[in-house]
Amino acid sequence: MDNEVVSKNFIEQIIEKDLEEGVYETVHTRFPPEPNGYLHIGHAKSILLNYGLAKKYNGKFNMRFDDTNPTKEKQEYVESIKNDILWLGADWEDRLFFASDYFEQMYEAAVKLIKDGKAYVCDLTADEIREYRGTLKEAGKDSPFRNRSVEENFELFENMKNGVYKDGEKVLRAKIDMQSPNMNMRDPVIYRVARMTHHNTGDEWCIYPMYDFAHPIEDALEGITHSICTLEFEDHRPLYDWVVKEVGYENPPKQIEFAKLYLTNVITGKRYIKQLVDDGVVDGWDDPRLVSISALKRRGFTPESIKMFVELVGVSKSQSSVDYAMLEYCIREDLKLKKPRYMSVLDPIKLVIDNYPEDQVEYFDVPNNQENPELGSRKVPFCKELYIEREDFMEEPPKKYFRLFPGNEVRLMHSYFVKCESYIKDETGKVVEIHCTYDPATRSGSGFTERKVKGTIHWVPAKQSVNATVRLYDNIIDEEKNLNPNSLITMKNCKLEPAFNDVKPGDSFQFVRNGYYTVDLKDSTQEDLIFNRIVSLKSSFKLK
RNA sequence: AGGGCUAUCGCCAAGCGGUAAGGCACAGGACUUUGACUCCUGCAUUCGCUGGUUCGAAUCCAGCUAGCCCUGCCA
Repeated sequence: MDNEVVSKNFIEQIIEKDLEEGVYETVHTRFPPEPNGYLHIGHAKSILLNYGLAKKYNGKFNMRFDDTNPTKEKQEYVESIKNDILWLGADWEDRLFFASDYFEQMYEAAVKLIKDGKAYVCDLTADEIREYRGTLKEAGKDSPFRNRSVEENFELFENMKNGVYKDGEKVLRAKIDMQSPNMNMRDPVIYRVARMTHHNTGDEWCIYPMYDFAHPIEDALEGITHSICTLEFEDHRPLYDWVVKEVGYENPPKQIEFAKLYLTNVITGKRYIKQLVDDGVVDGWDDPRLVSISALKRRGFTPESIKMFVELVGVSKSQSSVDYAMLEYCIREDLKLKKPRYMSVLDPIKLVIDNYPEDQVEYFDVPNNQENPELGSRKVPFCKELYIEREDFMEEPPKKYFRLFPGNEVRLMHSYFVKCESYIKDETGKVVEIHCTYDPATRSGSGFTERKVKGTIHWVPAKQSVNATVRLYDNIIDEEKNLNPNSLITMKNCKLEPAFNDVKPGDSFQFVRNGYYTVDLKDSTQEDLIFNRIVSLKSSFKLK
């Protein structure tokens, strides 16, 4: 279709080499979130990367909940995560899995390790284990329980499983190397005792496997080939490989790490978002100021725009922070040709056409999107009294201002030329009404060419306008990582074209010269239309 | 006795020994019944630094520097 040369990212290079050398015959990826919160834009990168790779190489993509720690996990989160992934368009087909479904196999793997002398039950307390582990610069020392017999370990582990011990009383540890410079290899704990009701397995188990032990097993069991995760797990890869080897899987998966997505001046990260939600700083996980998937959706971002964004950003191993402007570019790009462009007046000021007949109404046929004729057209009523944008009029214009000011003539978009004759101020000095005259010869489409105007402004008929509330969103977070108090501005009594009488929550539009908006999914009612600004337009006119 | 990873334009990011892709942002200009869009044009003699190997180095080697990650019975 297009012949542009798209370079391959480093993961694609690894995959293609593996395929070429026959290391794997197919590609099988997965997205393995822990259901302990809502997904955000950073997860979208991982989801779309894993799903995209599977697609690209005709492989498979699994959905898997990594639910090995019941203390943090909730059913509410698994539902929201599934919804978000579906919305993004990643299709796991019939492959939806739970790590907790493998508890039996994990238990058996642990028993195998014990019987091979590769794991032991340790009675040290959490504090003692920490002490014995040593520090970043000093080697650790062996646990006094490290050399228990296979028989004793097996019996103790059975007891752990059967609920003989209290929470935290004993753990199962991999017997690797307390001297390793890699902390993860200093006899990591692989099973702990915890009496918690699990959202999936209930009270069936009182021992739960640790991530480092569970994850490679989950991958191997599902036939995953490329287990893609983020950079902080690089140090865990030796342990991943150790587990997969000692448990004895053939043709085991390989872990590949990539850099997380960070956005400039935006809080990503479940923990921070959760804090804002819990503190009541924002309305909830889908507050449009956030970059959770549900928030982006409510704000009006499309799955296509997020996919475009993720592809644009690329994949590498260098920690980086992507400019928010890139996300804005993607949503503009996606909506540009797809959505109709209606006129809206956010901050209205009345404009009266003195020489226009009192009760006359004309209907102009206006294309919904000049660049995309498929979106059709609509009739816009025009009459003596209109609203225009307050910033489209100035008493004393600066240089290069070519909108309305006393004596100046502009085009009212899709209708007539209009010339400002006078204006009225209230007692506070605020302009409340502008008076103009129009020239009937300049009617839109009439082919009038005798004179030109520099400016075209948008308008809305006063009587037939629709009232709406518009929310503007700006820089979500300041540099100190605090929520910017100006991140949300609510404008009431905005005036919209009559065409807005029929809109539904979720519909998106371009407001001529005011940006892209979507009707709020949650708060809008037929009486009270609320719009969220998705993104503003670029503007090259800057008032000094 | 520390280990692992990373470093190419303001921000992402290709590049894999043959003489610095692309995108975002930005700046000019053309067009315009949206100051948008579109269209041109410009934007790294240089790849964290210092040496070395080579006819030739962002790419190989050595040493340094900076940033990120690792001392959960979290994932």
